[in-house]
Amino acid sequence: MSTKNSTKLKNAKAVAERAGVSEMTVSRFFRNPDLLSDDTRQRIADAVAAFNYVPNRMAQNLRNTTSDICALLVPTVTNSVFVDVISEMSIELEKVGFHVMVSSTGYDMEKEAQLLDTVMSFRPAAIVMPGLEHLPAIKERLRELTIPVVEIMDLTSEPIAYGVGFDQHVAQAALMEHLWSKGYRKYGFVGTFLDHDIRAAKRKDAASAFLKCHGTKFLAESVLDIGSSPEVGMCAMAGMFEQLEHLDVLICSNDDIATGVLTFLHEHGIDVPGQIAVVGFNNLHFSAHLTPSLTTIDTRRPQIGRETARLLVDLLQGREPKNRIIDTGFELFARDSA
Amino acid sequence: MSTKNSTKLKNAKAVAERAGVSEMTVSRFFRNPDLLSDDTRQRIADAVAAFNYVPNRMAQNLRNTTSDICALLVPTVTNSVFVDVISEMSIELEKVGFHVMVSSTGYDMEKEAQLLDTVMSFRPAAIVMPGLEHLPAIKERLRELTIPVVEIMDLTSEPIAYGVGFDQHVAQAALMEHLWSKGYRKYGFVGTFLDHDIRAAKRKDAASAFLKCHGTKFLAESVLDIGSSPEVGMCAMAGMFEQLEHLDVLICSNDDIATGVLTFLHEHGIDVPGQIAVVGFNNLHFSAHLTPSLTTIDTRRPQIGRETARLLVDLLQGREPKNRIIDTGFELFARDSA
DNA sequence: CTGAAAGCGCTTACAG
DNA sequence: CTGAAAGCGCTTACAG
Repeated sequence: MSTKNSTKLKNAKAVAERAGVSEMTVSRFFRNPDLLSDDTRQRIADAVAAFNYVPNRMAQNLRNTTSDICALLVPTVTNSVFVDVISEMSIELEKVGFHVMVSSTGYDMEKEAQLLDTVMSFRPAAIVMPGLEHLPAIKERLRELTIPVVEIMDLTSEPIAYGVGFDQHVAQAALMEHLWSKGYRKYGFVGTFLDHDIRAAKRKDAASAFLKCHGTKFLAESVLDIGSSPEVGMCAMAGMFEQLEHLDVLICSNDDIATGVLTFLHEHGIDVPGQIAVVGFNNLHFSAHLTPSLTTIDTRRPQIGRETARLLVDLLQGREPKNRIIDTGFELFARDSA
Repeated sequence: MSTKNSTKLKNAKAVAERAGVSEMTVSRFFRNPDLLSDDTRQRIADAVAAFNYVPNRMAQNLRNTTSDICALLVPTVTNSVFVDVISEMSIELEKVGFHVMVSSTGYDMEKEAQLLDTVMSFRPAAIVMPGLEHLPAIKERLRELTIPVVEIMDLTSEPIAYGVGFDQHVAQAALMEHLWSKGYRKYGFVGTFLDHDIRAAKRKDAASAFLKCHGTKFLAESVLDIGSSPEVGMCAMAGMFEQLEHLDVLICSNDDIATGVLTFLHEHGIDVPGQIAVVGFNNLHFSAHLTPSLTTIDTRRPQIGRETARLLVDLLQGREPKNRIIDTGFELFARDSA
């Protein structure tokens, strides 16, 4: 593990020497410049500029036993579902001087456990991660942390400490209600990765529960286990080609899968929604621009990011937030595909 | 700025006390467990487990004047152009114990300058950022850094130290060549944000240069200045509706814009590519699934991420890399839209 | 195989 | 308005 590298930027001592003052005074220059005489301040400013000096945050944090890092654990950063949250959250938190450090678990709970060690080694001021399913050992550890833990995306069960997101069950049920009211009765399911993507699995459960309530069930399913992408959607679709004629609507585990499903159906000359309807989940940026435009649930990711940031700012500044749980809701986008 | 928060995780001293050893021995437990007696090792392991102790990386880095953070500056994380790079890079770098810290400049060069201070305060082991246009002051500062600076995405000009990416000019020229060879002669341009997105601006220049060589030029342009998204593409398109009949192909500054352009044309009953052809740039994940599927340039982002990581690992482990500049190339995807 | 001393780069608390 | 001392949590280099 000789993977470390030395970084030799000037330190406060060097700046102090050049400006003819003590280290302490350099420190004051950054935290309380008003306390310095004009002359001193100017000399330090010159030295700082000459060296492009910036105080070492590691040292600051260490000395103050504080941290200005917020750790964010997500399954992946290549899915805009998480990126939209990260982006908004970072913007808000950076305004108040915090830095967001993102780590990806790759939808792997074992890796999540391991990453938690890595993350804690940075002594973050707070931890944000998708709720609410974790290994029991992780859950226990999270519970014992003295820093704020915010679980995002999923409010289906009780958060460890704080939660921001929406209820996957309720959202999927709203989508099902829409389809039922439009007269669709013969449902098929196309999805992937349900063993790892717990939120997708919950949505499928919610859909099944809805159908059961209405005296039916999924008449056909195709579930793969290799991540979400349009291409995987096409593969999954190919796997249930024969059963398509018995269905009038396809529930996809998310918009990525639905995208591939639409492509597959288009390539096979099957009209959507004429012969079969299709719905996704998430409302990605391009979902309105598919042909036909995709009916889906918008999960308000920017709001999740913003509310999480707001919650964290309260917590980190020592204010007790009004609510432990913030439901950011969702919105049904009924477009052309169903 | 009382935005800091204390994190009270146990320290090595507490672990040492519980295990009945010195701090030093705890330190050895993590770096050289073989040096310890079985009994000592076991007692420390128990204490570590009891406290969920993880060494404080800030303190380690400070003591060793090292850093295991790689700083990555990108214009935005909501664009998969950068996310794909980040993702691959992180995976590779984490394998060798480095952590990638991502910061967004929001396509703002002033903010980039400011962010550089923030980033340097973490004393990163290396800096990665999109090349190669920066404020002169930034460029000067980057040049003076003793840590590796890798510029990614764009190899159009000479990098400060190291470069990984492709030549925007060459890639756009290849796209133009394809269109010309297919017989398109009346070109229009639809884009946005060219003052900020320097790479997009370079592509437009390359396209203009190509047309000039062939004795023509853009017969119509619509350029907005509000970021890239399908919706912006639709707006831009609306702005040149009247001129469409004089054109046979539309060059879009990227796939996001092209997506909106396709939607606009579809909504107005204009056939693509029958009445007018459309091309984008980047090959986003859904571009093959638009209707018609989008002809574009794939920019091999995962390769850029992987090669950058490989380069960094060499540099950070003190090996001189074979090449200062790595051209990851590009690939033309000639699909249905042109 | 294990430990006491010193120091990484800062800042707090005290002193003047 | 400015500075000397002490310590945040580690690890290196030395000693035994």
